[in-house]
Amino acid sequence: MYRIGEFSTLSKTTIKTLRYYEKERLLIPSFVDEVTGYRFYETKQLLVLSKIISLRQIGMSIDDIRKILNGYNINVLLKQRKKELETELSISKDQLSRINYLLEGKNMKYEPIIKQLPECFIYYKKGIIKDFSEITNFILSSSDECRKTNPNIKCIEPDYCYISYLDGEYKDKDIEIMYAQAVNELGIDSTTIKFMKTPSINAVCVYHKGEYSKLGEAYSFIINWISENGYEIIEPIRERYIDGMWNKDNMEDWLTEIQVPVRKK
Amino acid sequence: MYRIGEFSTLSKTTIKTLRYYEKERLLIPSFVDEVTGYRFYETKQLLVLSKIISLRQIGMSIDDIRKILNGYNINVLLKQRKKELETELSISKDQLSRINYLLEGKNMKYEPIIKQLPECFIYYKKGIIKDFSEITNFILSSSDECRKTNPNIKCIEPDYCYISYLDGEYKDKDIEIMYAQAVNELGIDSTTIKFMKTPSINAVCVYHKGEYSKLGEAYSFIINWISENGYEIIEPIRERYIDGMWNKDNMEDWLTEIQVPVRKK
DNA sequence: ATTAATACCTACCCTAAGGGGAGTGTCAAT
DNA sequence: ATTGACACTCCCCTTAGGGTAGGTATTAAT
Repeated sequence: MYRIGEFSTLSKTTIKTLRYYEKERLLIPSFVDEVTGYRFYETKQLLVLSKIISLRQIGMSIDDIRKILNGYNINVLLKQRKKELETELSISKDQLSRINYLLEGKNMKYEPIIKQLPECFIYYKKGIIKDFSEITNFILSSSDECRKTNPNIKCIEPDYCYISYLDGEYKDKDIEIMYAQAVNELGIDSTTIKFMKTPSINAVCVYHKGEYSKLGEAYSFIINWISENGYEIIEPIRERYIDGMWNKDNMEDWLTEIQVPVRKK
Repeated sequence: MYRIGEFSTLSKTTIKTLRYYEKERLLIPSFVDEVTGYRFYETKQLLVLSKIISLRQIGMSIDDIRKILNGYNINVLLKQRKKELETELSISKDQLSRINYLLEGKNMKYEPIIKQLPECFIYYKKGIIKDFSEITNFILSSSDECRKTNPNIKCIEPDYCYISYLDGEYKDKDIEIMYAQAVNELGIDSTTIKFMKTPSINAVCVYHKGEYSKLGEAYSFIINWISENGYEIIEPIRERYIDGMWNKDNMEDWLTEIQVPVRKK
């Protein structure tokens, strides 16, 4: 019979841990003096303890270890833990990749974040515009047309609307675009205005502050970031307008978010 | 100006998180109504928030993020985080390897654990014995010889003593062995008995319960485990005696620990 | 003007696996 | 009898928020 301190050095386990394992009913001392409360352990308990420690060393939780000691099927729990580990590994690798990217000094002023964009109802209109100056009219006309056929539809609050450029390449003339506006419910399609429910997706997002002529920088940054961190684009990029000429006089206060739907390669 | 709920959907951040970031002085609302306590945010705070979120997504702690926002050199913290991540990655890979080993059903009754063996003072004696039956005498003579030249030396408590087999291969005749016994201080070397301080090392350990004839199973298990989980042996194996004929009559109660000093390959 | 539904507030407790410390009791040796 | 080492219980602490309770504010509908 060993006192807790001796058993602790014998097993290279801290006293705190031994007491904690007793409380968690993983390893009960062979004998406890009822008067003094002193715990006494036997060497054969080293075998149980080594099982506990070996399971802790592969990251099993105390609860799972208790189940295993009580006869629960260990393989089920091992497979669960394996899945957890694989998730952890992919997260850690992703973080490492992003840190290396930062350490290479490649991010100047953008803070890319991965967001889960929730599903929502939108109406949208596709079309071709001659050049960028026509965007404003395209948006206003979309809004008007929608209200004509669906007078009761309401935009969600806070607002969520964006433009996607549908040409695969960069163009500054005859640009095919899609304007989308999130609304509270599906409406009735017309020839130009359609409704749909967008699914929930992950997107890499950056904010751009200031006038639109410098949006290109943000685009090239985010495209580079995506390819160097092992993601791939799965849907058209969304250029989301948060602040603009409609509510801010100073161009420097304009705020736009670029959302690039992605998945891990 | 947006209320917290709106700002929350705008930024895809929970209200709880926004309040927590205020408490941690990472993101203070632009305006707080003194009467009602309502928080109000502006769109330009999305930029600060995106910086916070991007740092959180690479696993930076709240404290480190606060430092970065206050102008502390980010590269120092990034490198620290990178080191942390590399440690986490190697631990996770190790755990995954061990789980796969278990899922392959290769461990029958042994529970290998990695222990850090602390440094300690030992006396030791090397020699060649004709066969295993001479071990007991070898140990007893070592103990006697030590006490002759160092009468005041004391064994540590609980006891720690072991045999190492120094032949590179398995032999059952003319076996070169070393007997070591941990003591409380260095003594004076004699021709047969030497003292030394063993350094702290990591070892893979398993317990063996029962008679010594079946120790071979434990050896082959642990050797296989080591090679399949990416470790390498760096010192002679220690066969440590915990319970044996000197204190247990029943052979089934004998307890021996095999300690194999290793490092990660 | 009243009422009901939201939205928001603060304050408190919870997480996993122990670590740290305070205050007190026990044991063996001097 | 005293001292020092060891053991006991009890309480608080760690991360980054999540959950809930009880109270107030705002808004829309009646």
